[in-house]
Amino acid sequence: MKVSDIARKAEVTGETVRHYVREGLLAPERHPDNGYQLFSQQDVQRLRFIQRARKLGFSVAEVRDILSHADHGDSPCPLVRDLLAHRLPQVRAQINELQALAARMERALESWQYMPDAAPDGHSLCRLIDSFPDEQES
Amino acid sequence: MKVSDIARKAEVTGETVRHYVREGLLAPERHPDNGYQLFSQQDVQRLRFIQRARKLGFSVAEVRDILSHADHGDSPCPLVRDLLAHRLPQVRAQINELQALAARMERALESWQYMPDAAPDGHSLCRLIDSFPDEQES
DNA sequence: ACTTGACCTATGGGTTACACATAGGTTTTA
DNA sequence: TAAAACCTATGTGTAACCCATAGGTCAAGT
Repeated sequence: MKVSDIARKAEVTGETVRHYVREGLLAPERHPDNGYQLFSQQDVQRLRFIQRARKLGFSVAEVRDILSHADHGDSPCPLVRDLLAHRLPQVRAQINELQALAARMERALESWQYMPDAAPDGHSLCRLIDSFPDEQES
Repeated sequence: MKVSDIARKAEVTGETVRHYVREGLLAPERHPDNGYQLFSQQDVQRLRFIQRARKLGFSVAEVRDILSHADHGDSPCPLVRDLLAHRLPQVRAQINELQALAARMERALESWQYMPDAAPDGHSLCRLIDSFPDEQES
């Protein structure tokens, strides 16, 4: 099957398929005559695996490592677990950051309901932002 | 004052300062002899404003637009409010996505405590990931 | 006076995971 | 048989910087 066929089966774009091939996550055969990439049913499974892994937060490079382990007959599971245990706190931290951001945005929108749309006066560009606290850790 | 001076005063890196200059958010004078960038006290205020705006979730391009309005004497406040009101739902959506991701990761780590580190067997690459549901909307 | 270290300049490449545009070859279908 | 639909490889763009390079400048210590 060709690029667009496997793309449809795994519900990704053809560009994504080509990207994974370029990155070495997929290694399709080539049609000897026209150089077209030929994907097997195994490749469909593999591509779906990639998508599931991506949804679990693995980067493309990490998925390549995981697949590489599996291709060598090694169990990638310990690696997978390490990566996941390592990334989970980062995801949690990012959630906290975004929640703090959302809180700042909400606070700003709220407080601005009682503020005028003043033109910049040389001392302040826009009080809406000017009046926001400067120092705060993410 | 020079790049590293203003950088220190606003607690950013020199690279960040140069980046904003390249992007047109800061337009320092130039020392006629050596071409060094010369920043004023106003530029410090401006840079702090930029940082506050960034912390409120505005992109660098958006901040440039805001500053451009202010530089023309127009009140940027309506623009600021629009941008913020527009971005807030996106931030909330991103939080939801990440929370769903964290939940998937937690669920995976949890369920894998009872699963063996099997080597790939041709049918499954890593059950930890293989067994994860395929179809679910973000 | 001179060297050293800290700073400056401009330029270009790297990061992430693709999307998109280009130019041209191939296959399928009407 | 010609057009539509698909393929190829290559290169560029995205966001917001960071880092490396090569070379000029400045302040301070010997």
